[in-house]
Amino acid sequence: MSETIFIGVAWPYANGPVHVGQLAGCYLPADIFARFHRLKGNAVLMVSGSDQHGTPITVKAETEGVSPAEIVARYHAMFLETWARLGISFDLFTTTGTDNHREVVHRIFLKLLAQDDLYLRTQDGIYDPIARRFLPDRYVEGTCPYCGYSRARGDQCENCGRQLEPTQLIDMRSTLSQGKPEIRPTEHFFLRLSKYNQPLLDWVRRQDHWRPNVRNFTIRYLEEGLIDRAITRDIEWGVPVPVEGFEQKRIYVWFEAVIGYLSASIEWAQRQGEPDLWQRWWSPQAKSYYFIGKDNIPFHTMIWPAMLLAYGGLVLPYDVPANEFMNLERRKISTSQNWAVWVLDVLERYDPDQLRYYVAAVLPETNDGDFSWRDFWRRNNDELVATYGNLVNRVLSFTARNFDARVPDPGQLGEADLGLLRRVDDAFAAVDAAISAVRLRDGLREAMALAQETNRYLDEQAPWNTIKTDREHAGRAIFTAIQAINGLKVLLAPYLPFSSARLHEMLGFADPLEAGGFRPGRVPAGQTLGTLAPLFKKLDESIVEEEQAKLGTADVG
RNA sequence: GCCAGCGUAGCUCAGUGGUAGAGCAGGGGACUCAUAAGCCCUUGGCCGGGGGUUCGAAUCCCUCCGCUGGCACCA
Repeated sequence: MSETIFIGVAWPYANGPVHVGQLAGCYLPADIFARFHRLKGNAVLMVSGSDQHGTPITVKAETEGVSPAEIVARYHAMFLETWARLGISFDLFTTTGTDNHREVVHRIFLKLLAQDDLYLRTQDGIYDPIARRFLPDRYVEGTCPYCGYSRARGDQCENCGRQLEPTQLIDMRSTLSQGKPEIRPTEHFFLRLSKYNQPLLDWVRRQDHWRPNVRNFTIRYLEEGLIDRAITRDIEWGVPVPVEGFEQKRIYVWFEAVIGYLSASIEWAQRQGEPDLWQRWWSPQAKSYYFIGKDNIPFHTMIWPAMLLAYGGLVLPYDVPANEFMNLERRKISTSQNWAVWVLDVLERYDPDQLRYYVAAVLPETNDGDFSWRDFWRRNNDELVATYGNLVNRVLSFTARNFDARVPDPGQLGEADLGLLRRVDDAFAAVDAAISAVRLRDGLREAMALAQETNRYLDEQAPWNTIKTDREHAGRAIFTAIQAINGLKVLLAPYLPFSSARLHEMLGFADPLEAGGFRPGRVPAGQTLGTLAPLFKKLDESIVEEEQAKLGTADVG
């Protein structure tokens, strides 16, 4: 039975390149999950895009003295290159700057407004009379009331780290004009989140299959009670408010960006030439998964579901498998200090599957994880190369040398051979169960366990001995090992798509790997192997120190 | 400060009431098809400290210590 799987992936701010923390947080997990379901024959739609609004973008633009649009264009192009080179297989990766997105946001905004889920309220704003505009909190500076630091910002004091309200600052001043801001009333639209508190709570309590931390966090949050939040701002960069008299205001990014999941689906359908096709992934039969980092949980388990409930007719998230954070060499990743590993930079020196393997093996699914170059080097050489790559190499090169590069005829299979083939079937069941439950690290572990099992089988059968005395026995062992390798190719395809495709060719297949589906398959006796080459490169230990030396120094990207 | 989570072998982690586990590292061995890879055996842990519940606790409760995250206009 074919399933309909929607995969939404967190929208990265277009203000910097992608680093391994983001990769581990959502992009790689989403891609593994998408590839798995496509192999199973399920209908997958995976979308995301550049989040081009929000304070980080405008701050970056001001720092560089260019327009926000310029920043966005630069990093959006970089994102697309990253996905292409790493094999992150989005069906569509768009931006929040499209006409389509604005239209979809407006449609939702106006419907919610018409049914009173949005309402107007006047609140105090910080107004700069010289610049003649309202100021976001972080554009206000002053003396911290706690520690006396003279350049504390309106949202936080960088000296003592406290969260602040701008009005708490002593001698408040505008960072734009250095003038003294005044308090002025300003009208904003509020989302009636409080109305959906109880429905959300009832809904979340039923989600037994969610990760405990995601579910517990959400339940606690809801038990405290959601407060209505302003969804517009006195800013210039963002989606306009579709109401007369509000031309100077914009819809705030947290309300608008999550709508991207829907608008991207619609854009994708339009590009397919079937404008209504998106509805299949937003109907009640669809299962929608949102891959995000844990910092994004409230928006995907409460605010977006509240908006969906309010709008009506669209399916709520089936699962939100949020990941924890990934540290780097035991320290928290910090892009401003360049304590980060940039994906495009890594791909200059390593194959995409080497990076994909390592990151998949240490995904922070249950706890914060750690990316370390020594561990990268170690796992690449000891696990990827030695256990899997070497298995493929020893079997296929043996076949080339002793069986004229043709898959030998096995004759009658014995108990040991059948045992290994059963083990392949078991591995498919285990990996299927793991990935289906979004336990991707476990899935990889299960697949690698089959590679170990096959190495063990080979040692027991020792075809390099029996080839001298019992050619048929050696052929049977090689045939069986090739079948196991063929299974590994499929099991690992979601994780290591590039090397699985190469292995597929080496095994002598001409059709695409995807055509075979997520099942063991068979390499027929007599099939001629393709051109053989090692699947993975072994790395010299010197890369550990070389890579570590780059951290915290030169600015990349 | 408040709330939550975590603290298990040298390292990375799994294990949520019933005789402590995996991978790697360390030690030993047999083999040689293979990217000196693979395979077998093995050393190693008062499961953060203390207290409690229980016939029985890494697992439940309390407390202390340490680390991490959230505390709303930062997504």
